[in-house]
Amino acid sequence: MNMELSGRGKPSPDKSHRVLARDTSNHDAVGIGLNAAIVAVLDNEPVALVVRRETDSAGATDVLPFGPFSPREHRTLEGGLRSWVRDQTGLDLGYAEQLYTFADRGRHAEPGDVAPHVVSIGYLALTEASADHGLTHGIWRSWYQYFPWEDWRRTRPEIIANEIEPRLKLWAERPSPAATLQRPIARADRVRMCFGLDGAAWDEEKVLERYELLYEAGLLDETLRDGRSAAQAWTDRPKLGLAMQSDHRRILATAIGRTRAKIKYRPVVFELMPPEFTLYELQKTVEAILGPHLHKQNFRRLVEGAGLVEPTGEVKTRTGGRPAKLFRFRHEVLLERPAPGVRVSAPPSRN
Amino acid sequence: MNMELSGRGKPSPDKSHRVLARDTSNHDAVGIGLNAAIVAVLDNEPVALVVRRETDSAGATDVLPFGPFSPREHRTLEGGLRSWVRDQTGLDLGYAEQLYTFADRGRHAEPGDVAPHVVSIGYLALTEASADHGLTHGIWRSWYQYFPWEDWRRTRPEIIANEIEPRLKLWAERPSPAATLQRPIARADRVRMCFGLDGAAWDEEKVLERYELLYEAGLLDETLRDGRSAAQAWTDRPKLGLAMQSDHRRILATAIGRTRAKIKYRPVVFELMPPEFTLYELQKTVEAILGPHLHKQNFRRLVEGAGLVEPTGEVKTRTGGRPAKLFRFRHEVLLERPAPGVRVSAPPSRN
DNA sequence: TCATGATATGCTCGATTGGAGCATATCATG
DNA sequence: CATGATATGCTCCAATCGAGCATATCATGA
Repeated sequence: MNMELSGRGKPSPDKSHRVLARDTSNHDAVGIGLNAAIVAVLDNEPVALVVRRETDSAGATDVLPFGPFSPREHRTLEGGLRSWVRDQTGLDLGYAEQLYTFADRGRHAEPGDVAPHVVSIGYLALTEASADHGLTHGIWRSWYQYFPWEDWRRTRPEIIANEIEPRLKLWAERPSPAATLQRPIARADRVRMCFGLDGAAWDEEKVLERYELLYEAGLLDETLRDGRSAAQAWTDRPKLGLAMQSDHRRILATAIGRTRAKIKYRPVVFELMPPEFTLYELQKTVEAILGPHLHKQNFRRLVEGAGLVEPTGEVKTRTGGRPAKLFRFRHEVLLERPAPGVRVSAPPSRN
Repeated sequence: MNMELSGRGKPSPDKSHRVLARDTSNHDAVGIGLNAAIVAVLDNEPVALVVRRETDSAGATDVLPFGPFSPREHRTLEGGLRSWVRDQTGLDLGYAEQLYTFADRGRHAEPGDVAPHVVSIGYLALTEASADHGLTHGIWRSWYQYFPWEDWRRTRPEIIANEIEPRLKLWAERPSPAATLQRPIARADRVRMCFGLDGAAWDEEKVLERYELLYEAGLLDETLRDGRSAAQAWTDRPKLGLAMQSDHRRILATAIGRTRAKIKYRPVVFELMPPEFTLYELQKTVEAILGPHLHKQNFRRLVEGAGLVEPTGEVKTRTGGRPAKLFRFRHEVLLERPAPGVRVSAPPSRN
């Protein structure tokens, strides 16, 4: 079969010649930052590993472990990341995956912006917080201190109804500056979909979308810090979670969203668990990540039925009730099913 | 709740002090390459847009449209990508998403490797091939010329049984050099899972894993070109698809895998379709991407039931049979369901 | 003109899955 | 020894999904 179909319409050999002659190997020098969102679950609380760091203005913010990629020292990007994390926290990373590469600090750049000469590559790492993997420095801090609106474990977080919803509705009514054409979905619809308003369902995976919407609306400390006009429009801007240095909160948002999505179709929960655990502990860990409570019996049926775990034969006593069987991850599933994971269904919307 | 739990075990303030003092803002200069895997479906054939380019050795290979990211000219990474694509092909990109950032040419770097000073950011773009979006330069070439082993539309591609399977089995039995500890899954199991051998199911999404396995086994032209030892071990290395310049074939593999995965949970097929289409055409497009044939009636029920499309009221005649109703994409689904897509189930394995 | 083939479209049936609840077993605690 | 908490097994029902049958409608060519 010959599929050499050239482009149709207006052939312009001049243009294409010029193009081929143009040198595409002349690279601008750009710095690359490697950033690690290290996630764990500690006492049923989802946490990230952060480092306190002084700011210019005599305060302190949280940063993710990070450092520049140096091709002379690091053979691979991930190797460089692991090296920085080891240096800054003592932790030896286990599971790690690349998340995204950000070059535009404020995602929706304003006219006149220049791209920074530093590009951030974000990574997600999962680890067991209660195990000592060499950790000497750093703080495990709850996700929800940075993203209080994501905490649906008990009920719908009040900050949405009290602070976020009214302001986003105001923002949606303001005319958007020129960007209307590029952005096919209207502001009001984005707000509705992101935060599950007016009957729309809450999608726990849209963590990044929500963060970026709040950023764009000028409601985050980072918006103000970046000197964007949207932030100055508010006279009563509330405190929506802890800010982080540079674009680290955005990277963490990406990490949370990815973790929530991936836990459903890949057996990554077990990276957060000790080698042996009870099904109840497993469920609590999943719930710490995903939010709402799951149906216990169905969860057990699901997990056992999928062959994700196998009993060790031992039991864990002092559990406050009947001793629970201990299980371990069945590594063999990786060789059996194409996409094993805790396939929990969409949680009942509790708006 | 106070989640300030510091790391346990061996606290070593000296070390952490040294760390905080170390300057993390001192970036090495690295070049960033932007690469576009532009995907379309032309006459039921999945294609990618490539440009022919002379090589040093008086030959020619295919390259994806690409160019360096220049923070002075480009406000965003995606903006830079669009600009390069427009320059090199005339095409005005529609849908585009970031795929992955590669810094290690051969993924599984060998001892003594140094990372290149150019990092590639791969993008996936979807477009309608039959529409003229300004395309003046470039060639639409079938995916399967680069990845013949991915073409399961008719039957299991013979190249697997004839060329790939026997050699990978040989390779799996060779002792792997030192890397055994880092790589928990044995070679034989990787081969089995990637290519669906010995009863394992074929997973059409594992395009990148298969490419990297073949690369690692030294079976691709790229392996030889990169001067890796694995390639020299073969005396009868077969020709497994067309090679591409630099790491472009790897980026294309990533793009194919992502397209196949994403089409199932996001309405991205419609980026490949004209504004109006028949359900049969839609099905053929999905099948071009995913491979095996779908059950027609169920496909229609699925697509219509999910509210993905709406009839235009018109019919398309000259279809060789009863005229087909024309449909269009219902953009409103994006505002209704959290993750709409052509939720086709796992195709029957036809090993 | 009319038979043929190809596609479009509607419907049904049965197996599987998934959500939800009931009931019971087993143990720590007071 | 009663109580409370957890573990565990089982059932029921609704929704979904794979698969097939049957029929409608048109282009094409004998």
